[in-house]
Amino acid sequence: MPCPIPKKSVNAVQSYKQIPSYHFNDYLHLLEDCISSKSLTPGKLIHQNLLKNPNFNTKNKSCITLLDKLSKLFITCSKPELAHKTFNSIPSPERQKKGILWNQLIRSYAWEGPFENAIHLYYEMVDIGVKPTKFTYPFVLKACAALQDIDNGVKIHDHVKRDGLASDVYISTALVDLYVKCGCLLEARQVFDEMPERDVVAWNAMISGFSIHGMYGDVIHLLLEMQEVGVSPNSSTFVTILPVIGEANEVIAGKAVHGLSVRRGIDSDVMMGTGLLDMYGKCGWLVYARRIFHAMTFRNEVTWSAMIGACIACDCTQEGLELFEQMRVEDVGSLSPVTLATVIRGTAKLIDLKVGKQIHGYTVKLGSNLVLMVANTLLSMYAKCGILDDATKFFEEMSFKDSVSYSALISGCIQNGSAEEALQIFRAMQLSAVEPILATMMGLLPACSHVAALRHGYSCHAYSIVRGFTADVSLCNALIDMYSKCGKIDVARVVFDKMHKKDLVSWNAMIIGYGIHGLGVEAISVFQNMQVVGQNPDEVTFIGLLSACSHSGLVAEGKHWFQSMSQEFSIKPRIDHYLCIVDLLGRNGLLDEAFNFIQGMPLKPDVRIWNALLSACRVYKKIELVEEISNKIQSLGPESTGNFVLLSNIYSTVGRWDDAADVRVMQKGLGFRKSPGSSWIEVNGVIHAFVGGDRSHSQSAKINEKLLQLQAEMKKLGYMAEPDFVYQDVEDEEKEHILLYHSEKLAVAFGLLNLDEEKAIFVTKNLRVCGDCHTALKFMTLITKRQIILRDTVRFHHFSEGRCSCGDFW
DNA sequence: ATAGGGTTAG
Repeated sequence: MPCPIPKKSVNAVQSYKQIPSYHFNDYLHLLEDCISSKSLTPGKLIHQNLLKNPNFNTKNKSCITLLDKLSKLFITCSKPELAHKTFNSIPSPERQKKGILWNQLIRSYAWEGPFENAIHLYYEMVDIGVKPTKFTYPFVLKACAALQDIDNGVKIHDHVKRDGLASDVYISTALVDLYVKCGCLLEARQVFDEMPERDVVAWNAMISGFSIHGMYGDVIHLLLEMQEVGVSPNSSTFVTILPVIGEANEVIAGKAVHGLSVRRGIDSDVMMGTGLLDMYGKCGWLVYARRIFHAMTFRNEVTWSAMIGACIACDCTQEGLELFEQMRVEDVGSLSPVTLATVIRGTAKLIDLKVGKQIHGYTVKLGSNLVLMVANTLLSMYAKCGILDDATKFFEEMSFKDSVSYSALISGCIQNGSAEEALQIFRAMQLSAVEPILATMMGLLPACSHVAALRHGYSCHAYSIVRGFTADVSLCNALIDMYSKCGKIDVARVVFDKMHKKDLVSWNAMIIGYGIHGLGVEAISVFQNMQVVGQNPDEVTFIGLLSACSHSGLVAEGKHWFQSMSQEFSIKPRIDHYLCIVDLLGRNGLLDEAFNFIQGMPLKPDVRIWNALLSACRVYKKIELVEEISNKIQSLGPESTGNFVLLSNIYSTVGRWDDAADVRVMQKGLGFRKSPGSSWIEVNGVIHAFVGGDRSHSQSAKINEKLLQLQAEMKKLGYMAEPDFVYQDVEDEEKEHILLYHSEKLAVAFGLLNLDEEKAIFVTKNLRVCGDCHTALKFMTLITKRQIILRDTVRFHHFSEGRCSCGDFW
């Protein structure tokens, strides 16, 4: 009986639920048609019928042929698991003969996944004695690469060598790719170098290895080398190298690639165009990015996303958000987490909480559960917009948190000035066994800097070395900052010198570090070295340099660099730079010159400028200027006189206690609170903090006793309390009492009681050091023969043998 | 090809 199904139209199979059960040959013809037309459904039907067929027997040769064909069909239709199941129903001795089918199955898994199955299948095949061939290895290696399974990869590499297949181009290329994906660049390079011949794909695999690690120099080197040996890069080469070019900010190289792609007519290909506009965006050339974007005839979601990212990178964030609106109108399709993350980053940058919340709502509406990446970006957005409470709440409600989530919150804390909270979150992170990453250190190190937690800082440094983070320029910059703020300026310098690559921030951090330590000469020397290596300074550099001169009494140098800043470097001084000069003149007693300088400023002097001069007047007891400055400040209007602390201090300085008191009453009424002066000290890795008059510490009694004892000895040496530094109208005796329990003195006393004799006492203060304390600490070093280091908001004071490194220009 | 976390001053 002939088969009733017309061979040409396999789709017709579906209308025949019953196929005669005995014509295996007809099945075979049908299946071959299915394979050539990739028709899955009829194949499945045939499979079912075959299993129901009473004549079906796996010992029967034609049955085995049918199972073989079915497996092939399922492979052709990208259904590896189905094919695998079918293949397994063939008895083992028969399967042993089907080497090609094994290879095809492995290949199918290597493309479709699950990748583990490709590897399992490979070992199974080897176990039952089927010999792997050059059609097996590339695919099983591809699976290893996808899983970053280096152990199996290395094992299989050995098999390749054993089988004498190491010179095969496809296998070697797969090996290069495997090692690249597993981060083993040296091994990849070795395989690559040993290849007898290399095609574009091999070169691309090697190049992508260097691209992943952002090794711009090596990428360009390989690109030139491949052309030298006559292999021409293709579009995939370009797409691979463009992100590295962008990251390295090498717009000239980027333009060269752009030019080549235009000549080949592939510049408006989606991938190429997207890669190009992304590169221009990263290099800050938004005009070019826009031009490419508009010239592209076809754009996909990635194109839009890259363009929005380019706008954000080039500080045209608003334009980016408008593009997002347009993208939704044009309905590019569903929005991927990457796009959403990009847009949320934009709202964070604009500190546009309203739009940020809108998008938050939108993402909730879009997807049932928030993707981790999007959730992390939202978390960071809330933190950057300054609402730490919402960020914390959001964090706590996240069902799954990873290292990035913790890092975002830690950075959020420090961005909002809560260093202690940042350290607390880190402790929680460790308790939850979440692995710290580079970004965690980037949040943690500024927290250590802020509270001068040297022990934590050391731990961060050690951990960073172990994890290889110290290759990162930004991380080293954070280390330089941490060490200099924790009083270890020499260690900061070691980190700086060891860096194989430095950026502008590295130089600035080092200059600033020397500045706060009063090492102006060293700061200037670093500044000059910076020019030798061709690094251009920016406005931050000059703030560091000028304040370094100011802290070190280098008046002439400071004036000189201020001049050259605009004349040689074409950097327009900002108000902060003028402030540095006022500070420089004032600290060094040149009060009239400072006053004239302010009068001649092209910018309107703000309250900070007058305050700097005012502090100088206080130090040099130049009372006649004080009243005039006070009037100047008041003439600035209410928003400046809103600085109550300052105003109140001005009145106290000139003895107008009633006015001072009035200001404080007004301040209370408006709900302003002066941040209390507090000081802290690290002992055995624990931070102990004190505020003025603090009696809450467990060792309070001992501390008080120590201070009274010190006071008595200081008086014998000629110390006199300076009641001018108490801005309250109380009796001098009362003032002396207040002064004795200032927070910095409490912290020093605590240090004396608890630190080993050879150790310097290192205290940090959240405000400028008080003048009386400054004097008192000098006396204390004489009495105790100890070194005392005090870090205030602007600089370090190293006290020893009755002197201070600041030369008393505190 | 796009992507979550991040450094210097005030």
